[in-house]
Amino acid sequence: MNRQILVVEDEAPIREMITFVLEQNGFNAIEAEDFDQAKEKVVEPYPDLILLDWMLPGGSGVKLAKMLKQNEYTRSIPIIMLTARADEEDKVRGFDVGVDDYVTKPFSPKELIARIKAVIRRVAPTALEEAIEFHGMKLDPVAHRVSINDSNIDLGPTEFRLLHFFMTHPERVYSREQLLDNVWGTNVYVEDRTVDVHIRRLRKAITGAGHEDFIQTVRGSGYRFSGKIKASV
Amino acid sequence: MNRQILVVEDEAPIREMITFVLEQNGFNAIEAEDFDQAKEKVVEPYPDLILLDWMLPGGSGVKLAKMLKQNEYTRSIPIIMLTARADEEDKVRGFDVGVDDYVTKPFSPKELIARIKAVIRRVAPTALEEAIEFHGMKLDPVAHRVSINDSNIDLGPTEFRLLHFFMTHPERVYSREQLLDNVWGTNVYVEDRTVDVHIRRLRKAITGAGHEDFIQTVRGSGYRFSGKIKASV
DNA sequence: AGTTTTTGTGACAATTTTATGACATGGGTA
DNA sequence: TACCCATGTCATAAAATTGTCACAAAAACT
Repeated sequence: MNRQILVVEDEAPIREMITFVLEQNGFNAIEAEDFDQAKEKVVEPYPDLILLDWMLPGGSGVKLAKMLKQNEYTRSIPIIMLTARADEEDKVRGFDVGVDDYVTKPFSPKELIARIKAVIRRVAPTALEEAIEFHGMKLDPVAHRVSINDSNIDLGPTEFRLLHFFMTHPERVYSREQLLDNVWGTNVYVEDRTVDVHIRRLRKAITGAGHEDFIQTVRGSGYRFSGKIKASV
Repeated sequence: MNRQILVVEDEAPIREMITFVLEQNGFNAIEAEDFDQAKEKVVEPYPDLILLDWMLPGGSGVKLAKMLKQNEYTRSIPIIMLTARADEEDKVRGFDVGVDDYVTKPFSPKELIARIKAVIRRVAPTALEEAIEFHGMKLDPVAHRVSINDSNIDLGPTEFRLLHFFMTHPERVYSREQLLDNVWGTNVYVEDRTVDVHIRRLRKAITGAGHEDFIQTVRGSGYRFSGKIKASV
């Protein structure tokens, strides 16, 4: 299972060098040399990681990063930003956008590979495009459809994203704030309690379809999505 | 809840600058200027993050990093390595040791803070929270769940925190005051005896699930969490 | 044995946290 | 424009948690 890595870099020699190094190391490189090309390449099946040059003609890398990180489907693709040494400031701005790491040019091949591996290891990817099944409940991100035992249930966009997030992150408690960050997106000003309401709507849709409620309330902490738990008596 | 950050750096001006920046940004800095001092500072309560200079007198930073990363108790503390620009190779070696990130000198305060925050956000939540198992009782901080022989027992928030504290600090007696400090938080005005009540609730939940009581009363001193005790003869 | 000190327990009321129904808003569409 | 739907927010109901107390039980001490 080779990792697909999209290399967005306008300087051809550097781009080719990177591609070479990647393929030497068992990665699968896709190339793009500007904003528009990159946009075209970020489609299904999505790359597993993006190496993104900070300075791109016709639109900065940051702009692209921001765009990707705001899109529901591309948000979880890790991005490593390639920066020129000079401008420290840009690095920081890169972080604000949600970039996962950056590498300063010039960099050694070893360093690049080390960083890529580190990021991939860290981000723990779940392939976005694949249907997820969990205890008879199936969520198909492509068809944007949820079914329980082959009968469809319909959800609003937000409920869908919420369920999607939960299904890709089961067995783990998330606070309301974390859910807002992950499902609604960062820097969105919404009340904590709004999460409760959406949880309720989601629960209603699921249990209404005759399915067991897989969302557990963890008092004082948040909510958790998981399968049956043996209750203690 | 301020984060404790240990700054290990031999050059005083740099160290002080870092400390200043950290405290400006709401972090709590602890300083060390060499290997030995650093070793002394990495004790309970452990720092939340370590800024470690690559070049230290009397033992390199890498040596210290390696040591910390091999120790069971300090392994999960994120480390950011401070490196001199020149040697790219060292950076990579830093990664091999398990260092979580590095910053190349000279760096801007903004960048430093951004990296610290990124690392804490990234590393701390998962690394700090590995499941703890003790004689068939398992506590998973991530799932926020306690199970005994695979059947879940549910605890209130306070009982959960109390058990968590005990399981991370077994075989040691804690006075009621100490427990209040550690579980309830400092400067909280609560009666000593309240601890007794929570101990009882916790015991009830555990023994109620058919599990042996691992909390021992140490008369006149407090409570201790530990495995079976050999009866005295 | 009697007394004092310390801890265990059940009950309870106050407080905190969550569930739920209703409603207003705003975007999109016929 | 009128209508529909999704969404965020509130008010209120419901539920769970928590700190204390009073008293029982146990241990320590005279």
